[in-house]
Amino acid sequence: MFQSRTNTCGELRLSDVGKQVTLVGWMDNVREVSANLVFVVLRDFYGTTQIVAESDEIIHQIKGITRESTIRVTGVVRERASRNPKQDTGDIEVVPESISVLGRCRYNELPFQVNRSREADEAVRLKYRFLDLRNPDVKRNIVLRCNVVAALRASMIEHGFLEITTPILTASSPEGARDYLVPARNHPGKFYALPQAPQQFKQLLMTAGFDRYFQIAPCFRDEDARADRSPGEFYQLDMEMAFATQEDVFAVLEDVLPPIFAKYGTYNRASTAPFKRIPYREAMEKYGSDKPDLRIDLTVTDLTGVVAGCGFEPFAQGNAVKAVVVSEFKETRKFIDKACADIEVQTGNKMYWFRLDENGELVGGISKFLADRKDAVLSALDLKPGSFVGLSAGRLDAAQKTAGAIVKILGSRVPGHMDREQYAFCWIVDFPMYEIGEESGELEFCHNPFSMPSGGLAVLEAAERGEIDPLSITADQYDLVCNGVELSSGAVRNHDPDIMVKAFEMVRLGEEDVKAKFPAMYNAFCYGAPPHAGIAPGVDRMVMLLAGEDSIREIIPFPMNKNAQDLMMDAPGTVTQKQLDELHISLNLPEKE
RNA sequence: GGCCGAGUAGUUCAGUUGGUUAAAACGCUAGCCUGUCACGCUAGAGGUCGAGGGUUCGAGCCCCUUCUCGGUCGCCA
Repeated sequence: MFQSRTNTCGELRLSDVGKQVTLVGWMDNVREVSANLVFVVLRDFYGTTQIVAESDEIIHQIKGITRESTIRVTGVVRERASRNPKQDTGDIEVVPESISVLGRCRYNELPFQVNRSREADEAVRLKYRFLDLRNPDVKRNIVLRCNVVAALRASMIEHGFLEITTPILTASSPEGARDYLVPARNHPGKFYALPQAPQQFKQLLMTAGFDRYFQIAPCFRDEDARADRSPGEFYQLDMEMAFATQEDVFAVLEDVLPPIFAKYGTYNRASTAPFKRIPYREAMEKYGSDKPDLRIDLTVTDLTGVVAGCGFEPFAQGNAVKAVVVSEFKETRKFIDKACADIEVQTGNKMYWFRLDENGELVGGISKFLADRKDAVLSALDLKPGSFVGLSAGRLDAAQKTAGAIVKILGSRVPGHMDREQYAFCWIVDFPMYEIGEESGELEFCHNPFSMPSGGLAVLEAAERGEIDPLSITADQYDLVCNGVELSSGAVRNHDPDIMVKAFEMVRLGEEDVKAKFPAMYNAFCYGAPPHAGIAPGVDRMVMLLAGEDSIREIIPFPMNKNAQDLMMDAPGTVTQKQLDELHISLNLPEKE
């Protein structure tokens, strides 16, 4: 019969000396100092407490218990003969009168040592995640996640938002990712979809008269993983506000996020309101990225005109040329070669380079091609002796993107160009509404079609009359970026059926297509909708930033692997023929060789 | 789907130009040790070198195929 504990393993102090206590936990470590002196480290969620065994009976019993078994220890608290200041409970120890095994660990060799599980192969960690999570270093990230979610929830409620849950089994949302489908037993041949985001529901809530909605919302997308992107499922702090502008949304997050980042983050410094606003085109031109890391002080300069006709082949053919100046550069040739290789791997494009040495001479890399226009280069880049210049060339978007990689790689590696220990937020605003599609060669939506075009109907009609270039139309759409990580996108939504139809007509679609894509929303908006705006910061990404982890799996309790498999539960798995029959599903599997 | 990297003891990994019995640390087992706290010392067990094929007198190492894992691009608010 299990008897409860009197204390946790993180609790006892000098003031408890002399008390009779019962502790429970996992047998973490055993140190046999001699035949009649054995120390046991007992670990529970709250900490560790040292148990000291001195009697033959207890020592014999302990030697028979495998590590990681759960045990109960009843005994008396005593001051340690030699204290350990590194440990919260390091002043005391418990002298056991009785020990009993609650749950025996049947294996004396584990898949990995619990206290060193982070060094183990990740697939093994995920398969034995219940052991991995016993490691306090691993567990800490999950506790952090709980605290952050609780703080987000509390702050949103304080700001007048209602948490409203939306369906998990629903219809596909028009967001562009592949859906997870769930067969509908009572409707042969039909399927539910798991929501990619609660997008339509939150807009319907606005239409229904709820003023401020939020939800820690599970989202499902059947797309491939990345280090910072979990496959399958993830969580968003989804929010939406009625009768609100872009600035209203910004104000809420600028109020909610910085205190939570400063309190729970690895760094205790976070941007304060207002966050810097950077138009999309400026971000691409100045930072080479739509998710700039503002902790880095490097920026991109256009050199296209200056280097035209210099004879270096990649700079010819109407290619755009971008330059990144790194002042006070003292790195080695080996460093430069490594940076070149990493940039090429990351972007598929080359970094070219030269330096202005301490004597004011152009040296290294492609410097010989620029000798005839040294003054123009120096003045265009405002170049000081001792500087390194990284260059990219190609089509405008490729040159920008490569320059962005140069900024991030050199900025983070060359000392003195990154103020690392902070959370630097910015808003990327004024995203283009339309683009010319790669394949079609015709006008297409750039991002999602439910954002409001800036300027509304009048702008679309002006474009229709040929008075303005449709490519110049921006959307009231925005991204929230922190330390080079895209946390979220949001938008002022298009709540007006007339503007929706007109926006679709721009890309050769019409009212029927709007109805087909957002049937419920379009219908609801025809009954009087409020202007509304919202955003949905990724919870996993935020926790990852706060924990200082590079892998999203470190902050998810039970993560899937890169191939969207749960190795612990063995999902996805096969099902019985009976289950398939009930769902009217027959398999048509690819042939295996 | 493309590209890059990895796969050797329970775990982390070394392994030189292809050459004797595949090395080490942690863990495990046994023994010693009266204040450890990553305890220490001694000894021991533990290997399909991811799998299959090839080259060779001889392959952990070279070649081909394949599987698995990770990163990245495509994809993805």
